[in-house]
Amino acid sequence: GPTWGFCHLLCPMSSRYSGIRTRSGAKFVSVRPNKRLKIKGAKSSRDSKSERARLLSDETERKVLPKFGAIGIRTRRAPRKAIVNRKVEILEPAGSAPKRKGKGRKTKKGFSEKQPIMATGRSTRSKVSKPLDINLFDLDTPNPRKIKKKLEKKKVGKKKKAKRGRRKAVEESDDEVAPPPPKRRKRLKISGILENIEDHASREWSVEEIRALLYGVNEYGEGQWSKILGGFQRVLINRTPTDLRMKYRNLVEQQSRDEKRAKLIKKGKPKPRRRPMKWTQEETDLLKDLVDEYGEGKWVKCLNEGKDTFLDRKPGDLKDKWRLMKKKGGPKTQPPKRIYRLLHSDGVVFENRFPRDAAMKAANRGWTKIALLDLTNEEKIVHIYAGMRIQVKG
DNA sequence: GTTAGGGTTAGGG
DNA sequence: CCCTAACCCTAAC
Repeated sequence: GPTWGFCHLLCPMSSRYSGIRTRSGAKFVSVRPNKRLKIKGAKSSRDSKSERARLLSDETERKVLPKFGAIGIRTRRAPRKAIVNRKVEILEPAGSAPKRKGKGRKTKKGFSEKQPIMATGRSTRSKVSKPLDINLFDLDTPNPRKIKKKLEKKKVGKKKKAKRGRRKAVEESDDEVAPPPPKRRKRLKISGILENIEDHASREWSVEEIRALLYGVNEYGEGQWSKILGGFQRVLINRTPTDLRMKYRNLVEQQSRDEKRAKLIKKGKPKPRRRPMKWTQEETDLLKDLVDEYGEGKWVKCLNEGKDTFLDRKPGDLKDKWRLMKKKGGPKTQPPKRIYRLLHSDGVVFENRFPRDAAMKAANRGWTKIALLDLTNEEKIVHIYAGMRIQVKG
């Protein structure tokens, strides 16, 4: 049978990592074998990747881990990049395909005139969203503000060309062909063991997927996420109904934001920028203390705690200031200490700073199921199965 | 509603 | 004119 390596990718225990709903109803965080996992018979890394996919197929899953049901795998996160800025070749839909002329910006006129992308079916939400008037051929058109800026830039000159080039490389989603390694997101490292946390991160929606989603909503109706998933399963790989719902809502909201902004710009009233306000020493000191106390990324919390000291700041301002302080070799803080408590159904309990070590110990003792409780964030309970799989409870 | 990270701009040197 | 601190935008959750 297949050999399973020890997967020490651990759940980051953060709500931003959504789980995958499996057939059995269990909710798993994305599970992906450790990079070093060797697959028997695999010759290259690509082989090993498709082999992994095969191993993780439903059938194998049933054989190997019958009680867990199917487990989804997610691909690694693509670099975060606004879809509106992407330059992608979009496949024309059968029939009503408008031809693009030359290299200019894509025109607003497309098939969506005849076939507006809109919700037609019964919705699970109380309100059906306003028809989403997104022209699929226009997906790489920047929002109005950006168009305006770009026009201005063209006049000004080519000052920032170097910077542009750097962010040009956007990969197309390409299922089995190993993509070039995306730029990794920097994350707070809790320990070397958790380095690979980012491998759990979700995946940016490709234009094809968005198209499928919009077609799907048009065809099956908003709210029919499972049907859409079924209808476009070749495109919407490893997406859940919840993913679809959230993405669609995002698209709707994004459109309304863009419209608002376009109106303001038309009136010549773009949203004014706040006047830059120098950070005082008191603010900086307090921010350091607060981050020491709560760790990075708790900006609203920090802001509330320091509302008497902070001037007119927003959470993002704190984040930016902290980023700057770090960049300038400012105060170094330790990440908050995480302690993981492992519980066995027999009542055996022990704590360990390193979840992987804990899981290994548990595995060596023959535990097949343990609960892992992150004491720094008590409401999140994680299950590890056989040291390989992590299940988020709830 | 919040956050990360890329992007933009005001204003000082 | 250039640099960068402060601010903005967007996608994801």
